[in-house]
Amino acid sequence: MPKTLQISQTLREWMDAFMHRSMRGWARFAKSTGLSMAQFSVLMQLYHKGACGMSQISERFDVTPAAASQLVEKLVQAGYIERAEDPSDRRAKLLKLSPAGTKLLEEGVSERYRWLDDLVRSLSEEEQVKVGEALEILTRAAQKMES
Amino acid sequence: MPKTLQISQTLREWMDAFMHRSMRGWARFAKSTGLSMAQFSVLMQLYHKGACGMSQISERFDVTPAAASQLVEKLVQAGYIERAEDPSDRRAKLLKLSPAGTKLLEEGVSERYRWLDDLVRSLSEEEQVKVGEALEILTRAAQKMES
DNA sequence: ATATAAATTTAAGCCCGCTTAACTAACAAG
DNA sequence: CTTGTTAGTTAAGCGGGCTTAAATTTATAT
Repeated sequence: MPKTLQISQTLREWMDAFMHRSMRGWARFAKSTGLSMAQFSVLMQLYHKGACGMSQISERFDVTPAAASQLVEKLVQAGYIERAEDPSDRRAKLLKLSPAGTKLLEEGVSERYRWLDDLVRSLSEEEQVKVGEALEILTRAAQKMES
Repeated sequence: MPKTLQISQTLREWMDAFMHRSMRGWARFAKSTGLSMAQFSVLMQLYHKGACGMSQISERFDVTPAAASQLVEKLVQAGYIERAEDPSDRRAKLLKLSPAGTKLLEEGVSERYRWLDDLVRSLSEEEQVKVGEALEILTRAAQKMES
């Protein structure tokens, strides 16, 4: 069998295992905070892509503006999001994570990825170098595929 | 800065990027089939872990038996799951994917991972070898961490 | 100025998944 | 055989997220 196929297969398995672990952890964390997956996703979006307007939420999650508004409302009530008027266009809102929101996510992310850190730390010096190289290759290739 | 930390960071970023892409694809596919995420997850469970009883569904998803029963009922109605009596214990049911269910998931999985295959195929011979090695290292380390 | 478009919000209603509680059927043990 | 336990189902009700439709406010263009 061709080597390419075998690597593809191994990569799939690795990613699958990672997905399962990560998803379970993610769901458990969201549940422990009393947030729904949808609410959590909005916070994550804000965390990774920074402040934005209501319309951006609506577009990114492929829901109506009404749905986005209601979703955000609850997170504002809960104190995780600050909703301010956009000075450059007073129709629009500026949504950003509150300090409490940021704190929440950082705890969640670190919890979710702790095992990855442990994994890397369990590798020998030499293994770490190899893994680092491979990641660089994959990341570069992925970037190239975007265009 | 220590190399270990930097690799850890790169690995996180790679996994994050993968998660986002995969999740979006997964959600889109589930939506296109008219299934909810929860329903899709049950099918995936059956696909990866094979046939099981109602109680196993209930345990794995951490919901009441009632919820599991209702969830499965819809999938039986939709023709994706076959629900039979367990011959060894007539109280219990044996849940397994129907041919239609298997077909559905295999299409979904292949769609979800096509870009990964493309990614691997875009690498040079030498790069593929390096990536293959690294994956082997990671997989072995992950297995060791399970115990 | 006035008409149109855009960014939200609110309200009403639907579907979904979850829970509790009550029920049926089958096994297990005295 | 009776009692208790286990597997699953059904019904009622709750809350969440989504949609459509209508309203509000602000920007834009003629």
